[in-house]
Amino acid sequence: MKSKRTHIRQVTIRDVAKAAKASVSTISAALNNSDYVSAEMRSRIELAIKELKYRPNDLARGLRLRKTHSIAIVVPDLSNHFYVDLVRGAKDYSTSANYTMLVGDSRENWDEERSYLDSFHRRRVDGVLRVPAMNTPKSKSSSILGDTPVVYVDRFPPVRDNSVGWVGIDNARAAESAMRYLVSLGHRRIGIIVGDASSGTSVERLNGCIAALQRAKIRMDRSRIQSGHNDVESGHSRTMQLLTGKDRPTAIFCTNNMMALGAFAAIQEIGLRCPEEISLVGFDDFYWATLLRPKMTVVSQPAREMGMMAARMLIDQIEGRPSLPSPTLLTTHLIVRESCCPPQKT
Amino acid sequence: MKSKRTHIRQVTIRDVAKAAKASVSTISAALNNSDYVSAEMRSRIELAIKELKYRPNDLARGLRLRKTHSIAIVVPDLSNHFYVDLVRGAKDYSTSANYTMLVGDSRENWDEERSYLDSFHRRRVDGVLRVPAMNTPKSKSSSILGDTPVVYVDRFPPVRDNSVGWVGIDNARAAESAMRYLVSLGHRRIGIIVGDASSGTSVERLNGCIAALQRAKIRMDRSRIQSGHNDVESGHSRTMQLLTGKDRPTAIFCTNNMMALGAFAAIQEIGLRCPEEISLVGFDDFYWATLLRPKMTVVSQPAREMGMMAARMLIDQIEGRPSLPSPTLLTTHLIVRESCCPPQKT
DNA sequence: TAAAAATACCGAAACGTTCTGGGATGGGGA
DNA sequence: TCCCCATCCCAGAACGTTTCGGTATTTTTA
Repeated sequence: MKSKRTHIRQVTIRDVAKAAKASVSTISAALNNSDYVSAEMRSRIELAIKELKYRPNDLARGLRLRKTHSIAIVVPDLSNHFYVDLVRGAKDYSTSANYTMLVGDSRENWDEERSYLDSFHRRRVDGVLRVPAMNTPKSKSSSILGDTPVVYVDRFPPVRDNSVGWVGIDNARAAESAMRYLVSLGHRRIGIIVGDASSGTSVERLNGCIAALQRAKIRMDRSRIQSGHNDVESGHSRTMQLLTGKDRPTAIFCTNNMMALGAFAAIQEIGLRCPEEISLVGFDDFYWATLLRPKMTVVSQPAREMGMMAARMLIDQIEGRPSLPSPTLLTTHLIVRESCCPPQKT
Repeated sequence: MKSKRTHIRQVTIRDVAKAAKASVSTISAALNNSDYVSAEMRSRIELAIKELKYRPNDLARGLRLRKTHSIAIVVPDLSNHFYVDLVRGAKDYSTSANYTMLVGDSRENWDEERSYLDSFHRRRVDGVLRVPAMNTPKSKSSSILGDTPVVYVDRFPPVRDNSVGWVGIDNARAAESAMRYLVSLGHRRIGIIVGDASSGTSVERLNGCIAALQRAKIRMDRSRIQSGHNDVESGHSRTMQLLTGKDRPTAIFCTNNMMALGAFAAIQEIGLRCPEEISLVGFDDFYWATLLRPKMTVVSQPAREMGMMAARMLIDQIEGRPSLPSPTLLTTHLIVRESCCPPQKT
């Protein structure tokens, strides 16, 4: 007498078939409401489904279909409000296109990102949206996903040809606009805190800054250009360096919101009055930017739209439709609030 | 001559078997590094895997195993830093326990939450962590997940028996501590902005407030108790009401960080000096609470630990181990900063 | 009125894994 | 010498879907 291990059998399409006195294939046809199935049969099936509390198994479905109707997105920092907006945009677009979306938060760490990508690939998502972590090695990243379609958002793809999807902003232009604004206020000694040089985004933003300075015929001082890691901590320390050195700048521009926050904290700590003694412009808007005193002026990116566009590009690509051109660049806006004013006379 | 539709065949375990001159079952054994498989065979297999870039298909695996080694979490608001910390805690615990974790962001909306739960269930996650949206109907929520194990975090489970897992804080005590602090400073007219009454959490926090008042023998004024929706907007409007009425309170306590932010904004807008003219204490710490002027004093919850504990409870339950008692309540701390002081003499 | 076409359904073979119940080989103990 | 056991491997049946081809049955067409 073998004690047969009693599994808690889940209810399957076969049970529904039995209950509705129909064949498995008919149930399937009814579920994917296509094919011929009579109204009467359909209602019998619906009844059975309700009675048995049947829920289709997407594992089996995906296996058979070789398609999961889902995409994934991995972002570097969910505590950065910019990325949660981006994620929400992507999610909204994909549900509107009948895809579900999985999200990964790499915390700016390549190992975490890799493990997300791997897990997504094993789950056979149909495509992935990716804003790569800062310390992603240039080469390796490609192989891990097999030939799953990828589109990059916000940050650059590892290789810069235009066959690989990318949606972002014109970084140089955005940075330039911020710098032009500071220059127009009369600033000449401007500190710049830029993200890691390994990121194309940061490089472009820096280039924009430099271009603006050159155009204004302002001598560029290398010591006023600091590079951080896109987090609060490094924004803080770099600002400290800038402000405690001699010949201190009259304005600071941070190319990312986390670093701007760090800069803000450092300024308060040192006890400098902002904007009178030091002007500050940040990057990326966030909903509580207006709670700070002074309210921070920032160059803002359309995070939500970026997410939507990227999802759209990806899904079009998955379904073999012609899609947006790559790169698609969205426009940024300088939002002037209270953290800048003309430099004090000395 | 039929043109056979040429699928882009993914590389499967069978291909590996062929390449390594072994049987499918041996490959499987090697992959799940168990059973007997000789060192030589193992290396042949590893070689083949690398050459073919084989990645196992988790759909097939999960289907066969009837187990996906994954859990899901759905939180009501990822733009609330509290929840991203909680998510990160849960994620860290589950990867340490060899589970992957999917995350859903319901935006405080039951329909979104339901659709997440459904999608997770169809994906056959092994369990779900849930902090239900505010407008979740009391009854319905249970059926949707079938008999997938669930543990609740932060907010109450719909039915309050102790058989269903829950990890949170002692809400009454936490609220009471904040109120006691305000009372000890000398405040007697204290405005309270509490979350939606449909949430057990909010009710408990309110009860804590009331208890504190009674204990201090302060007459409770119903008009000073406002209820919002745990978002910035409602915190703002409720504060406006409180501060523009007559007999304005000398202190305000918000039972959630979003509403505290709204209150903060309202105070600034009205032009009241904080803390001199109005003291404010919020709930949940956030990393930029110290960037506000004045720095906000809050009662802080151990978000990350809550996530870890909850994940642990869930996974223990999934694997049939005895687990933490339910509810498990973690301890909160009042973090005194600068947004409170004794009430001004009038 | 016979043939053709439309309608409603069904059987069985995949999809890519894991796992059970073996089979073959070889060495050692009685 | 025979048998047993350890070691290494394999065939084939699931897991829960979809879909291709086919079979009745009814309706339309000529």
